[in-house]
Amino acid sequence: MPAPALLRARDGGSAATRRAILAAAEALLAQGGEAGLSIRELCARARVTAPTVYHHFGDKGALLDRLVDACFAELDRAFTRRRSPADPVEALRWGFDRYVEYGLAHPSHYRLMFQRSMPRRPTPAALASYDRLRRRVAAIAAAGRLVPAVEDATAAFWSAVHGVTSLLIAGFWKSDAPAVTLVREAMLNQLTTQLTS
Amino acid sequence: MPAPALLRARDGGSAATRRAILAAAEALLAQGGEAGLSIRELCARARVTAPTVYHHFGDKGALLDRLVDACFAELDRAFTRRRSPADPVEALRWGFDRYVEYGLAHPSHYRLMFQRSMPRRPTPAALASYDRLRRRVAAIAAAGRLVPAVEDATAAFWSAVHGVTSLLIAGFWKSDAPAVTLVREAMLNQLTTQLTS
DNA sequence: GGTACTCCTATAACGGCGCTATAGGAGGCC
DNA sequence: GGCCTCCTATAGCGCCGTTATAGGAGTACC
Repeated sequence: MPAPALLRARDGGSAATRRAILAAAEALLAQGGEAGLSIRELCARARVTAPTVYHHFGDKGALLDRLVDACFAELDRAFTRRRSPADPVEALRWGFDRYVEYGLAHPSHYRLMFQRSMPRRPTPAALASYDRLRRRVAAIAAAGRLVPAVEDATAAFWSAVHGVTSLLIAGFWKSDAPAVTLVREAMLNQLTTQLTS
Repeated sequence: MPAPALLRARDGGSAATRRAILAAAEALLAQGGEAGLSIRELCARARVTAPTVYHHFGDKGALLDRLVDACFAELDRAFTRRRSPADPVEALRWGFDRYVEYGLAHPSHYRLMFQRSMPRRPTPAALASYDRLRRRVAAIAAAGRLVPAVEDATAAFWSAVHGVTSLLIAGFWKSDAPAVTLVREAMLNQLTTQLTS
């Protein structure tokens, strides 16, 4: 069946264009934040004209959605690249640090993910990322060491780590400030029980 | 000395213009968020032309700074309007709830205060607001019931309440969700000691 | 081989934005 | 009267996101 191959060849060319656009968008975002990401500058970088961008992504908001999806995938990779501790509580503590680490390493990306100037519904990748955290919390519950309900504990933990990361990125204190540890341990102490065996 | 009076009369007219501009900006912000706040629309509302705005405020960023200052003053009023509990730990818990309350009541304002699309240095009113929280925490330390250092406890507490408020505003969960209480009590338990007398 | 048909991309423009160069009116000071 | 300073308006620049229009390239059928 050569037809699908040819189709794929065409789609491949189109997909390459899409990838070039997304790559240029990512570069502009990393360089100048959301404000520095203009369609016109992006077109110049990707060697593409505006209608091409709009043909592939619809509008700027949808393009940013795709970019945000890529960012969440990268965030997930921060958790899967290295093996997390076996103990579920330790794994949650470890996840807190990886999350903060990602935010500090990619501040412009993090801001786009959570503080879009034009707020949007969460993208699928965002929900998947949230679900990953929920599973980590559920593992603690499965071990009989989670105090509140899984859903509530997940929401509380995420809001705490998000608050820390936001203010770290805003430059309000240094990444090794004791406040970071204070928030992390406060949440772990509140949500989980120590091993009593 | 009639001269000062006349000067004040003139300045009064000018100050009225400033107030009209800020009022129109606040109205537009409340209506359409930061994205809906354009100088041109603002000029139409305030019955003023663009150069007048730039004469009084410099540029849009500085105008928003003044608006943010007014928002922080309003936030402070949320704490001073009602009397806070006498017990310093209870007062901090009470402050947590007032803070979240303000964010939910003025989501567009809160977003402007902490999530400007073009990030800025904290305004004087923002620093004053932070200082107010620090004093609340210091009162706990003065009562011998604060575990960490005042500065660290303040930063940790603020980041926690900011995280909760941000995600509440983003619509991620309902305001009466148990997660809000979980974060609040986690921080209070971590930062303070119970009365042991 | 010719011819419709579908994808993809480019030219050129529209309306709106933040901002400003320039200038003029209104009152205080001599 | 003339001068000077403060405040405001006219008109325009350069940028933005977006799109109406149209043309080129590969596919399918005759």
